[in-house]
Amino acid sequence: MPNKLNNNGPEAIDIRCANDQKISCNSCQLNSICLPISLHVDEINHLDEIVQRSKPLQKGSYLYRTNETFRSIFAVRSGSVKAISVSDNGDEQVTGFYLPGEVVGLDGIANNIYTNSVIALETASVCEIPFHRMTELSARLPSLQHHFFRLMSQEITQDQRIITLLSKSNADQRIAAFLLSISARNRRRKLSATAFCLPMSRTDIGNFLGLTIETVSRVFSRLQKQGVLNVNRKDIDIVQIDTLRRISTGTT
Amino acid sequence: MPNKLNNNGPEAIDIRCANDQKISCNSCQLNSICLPISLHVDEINHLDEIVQRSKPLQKGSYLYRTNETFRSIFAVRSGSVKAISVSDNGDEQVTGFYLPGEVVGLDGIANNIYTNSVIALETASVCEIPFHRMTELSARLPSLQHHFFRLMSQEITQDQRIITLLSKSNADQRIAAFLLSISARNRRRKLSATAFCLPMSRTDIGNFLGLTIETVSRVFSRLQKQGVLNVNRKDIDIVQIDTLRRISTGTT
DNA sequence: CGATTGTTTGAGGCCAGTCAAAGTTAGTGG
DNA sequence: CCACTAACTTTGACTGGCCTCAAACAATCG
Repeated sequence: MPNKLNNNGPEAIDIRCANDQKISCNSCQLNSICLPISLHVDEINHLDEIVQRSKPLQKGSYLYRTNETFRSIFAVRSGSVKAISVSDNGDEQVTGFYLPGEVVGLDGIANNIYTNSVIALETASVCEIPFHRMTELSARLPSLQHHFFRLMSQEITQDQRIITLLSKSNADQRIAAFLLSISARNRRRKLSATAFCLPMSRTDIGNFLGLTIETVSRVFSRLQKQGVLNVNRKDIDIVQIDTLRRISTGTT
Repeated sequence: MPNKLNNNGPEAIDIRCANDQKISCNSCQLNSICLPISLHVDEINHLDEIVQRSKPLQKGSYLYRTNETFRSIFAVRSGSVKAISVSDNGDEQVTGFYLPGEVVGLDGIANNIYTNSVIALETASVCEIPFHRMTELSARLPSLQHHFFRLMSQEITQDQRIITLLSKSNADQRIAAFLLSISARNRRRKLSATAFCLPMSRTDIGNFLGLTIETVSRVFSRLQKQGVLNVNRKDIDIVQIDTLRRISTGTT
């Protein structure tokens, strides 16, 4: 039952694909992002057999929760999700946003339980990849094994970029870098790199970037006043992307 | 040629082992940290054959540098190292400290070049594990493959803990959490969890925690005045570890 | 329509950064 | 052995950027 979704363009196609059992990794528009270029067609077919496509997640619903037993990793197929980790004293930290083609759940491997919870920011669909079947297949397909090592390494380098951001950058630089990250990931998905709709709230952005929502809002207003951005609620239009780059690197 | 090293206890033993070609992963005191418990003795022997043990790194020397071609991951055998990442605008971020039994180099897998540089904080020795040989072996030894997935997942969850720390905690909490982290890792190595010598400078600590050296120094002084710590240059003696835990969680 | 949630804007305070200087340690060479 | 230097650490006074508190505004939904 295809339900109405608040998405724009390619997302709609993805949702239809997710509900179509005949769809495969081979025909997926996202496979250049999600899968290694080095996998051959027949290797992808093997992978395809173990991938499970489930019905869309509604906004706000959990893909998995902290401390649940780890069984699968998930590739976002449409929509978007956030990962949050809850610390001892109870407050939440958004550790990442995941857009179509990106993979979540890698945190669960370490101790066989997920350390994060993952929540849909909007209606989203995912491809579920049972971990034990993936590892079995990896032993037979060296390029698949290598791909998953690379995926995990990418998550590490990405997290370390965020560490640097939080450790060294002021509010303007964090927001600029954040917008540029979304922009670049949209470009990779053949979407506009300058005009897009943020799927997450100001609260999520602030939480992720270690800022209060007031500060996030103030920086957006300031950048708009400076003519760098046009902001209308969640719609972002990057007017001067080079200026944004200079801001993000602190090059005044 | 065994050279004089400024280390205390177990380190000295490790160094001698590193120079002794007869030493193996099976006899290594650190294998409970470095290797998976699930590996059988004969499996460890296979791994042992591909591990290369090189002569100690001198303090301040590089294990590898940013943008060098990725070939190997490394297990710290004695001493300690720091990983730093250099951002576009040139300044450095310490992304982690690695103590004996811990593994560095996982950042290099993603793009076949190291994104970080790794530098010895003191005289240190490492076990080099050529990545392509490790992956070959992993395809034949499922528990080894699983172990490396776990290692990488641990690095991810560790980095995400640091993200939370930088995003949510004040200076006191950061220092407390940092000391507790070192303490726990010492305990795992059967060393004192309350009395130890920090291998890194105040500058490194501040860089890692997103604080200035002045703030680091002030927090140390304050904690000492409060009777929580005894600090003498790099020697730390945790007097009230429960108080330190309460500080780290923000439980006033 | 009211209620709720999310966003924007303003005023004031505080924590950590900046600047500055003194104290301490380690290393070097005479 | 000591004088000297360089590097590191500590402490103080001051500043500023972001947080806190508060209130108005906007959007969404039943």
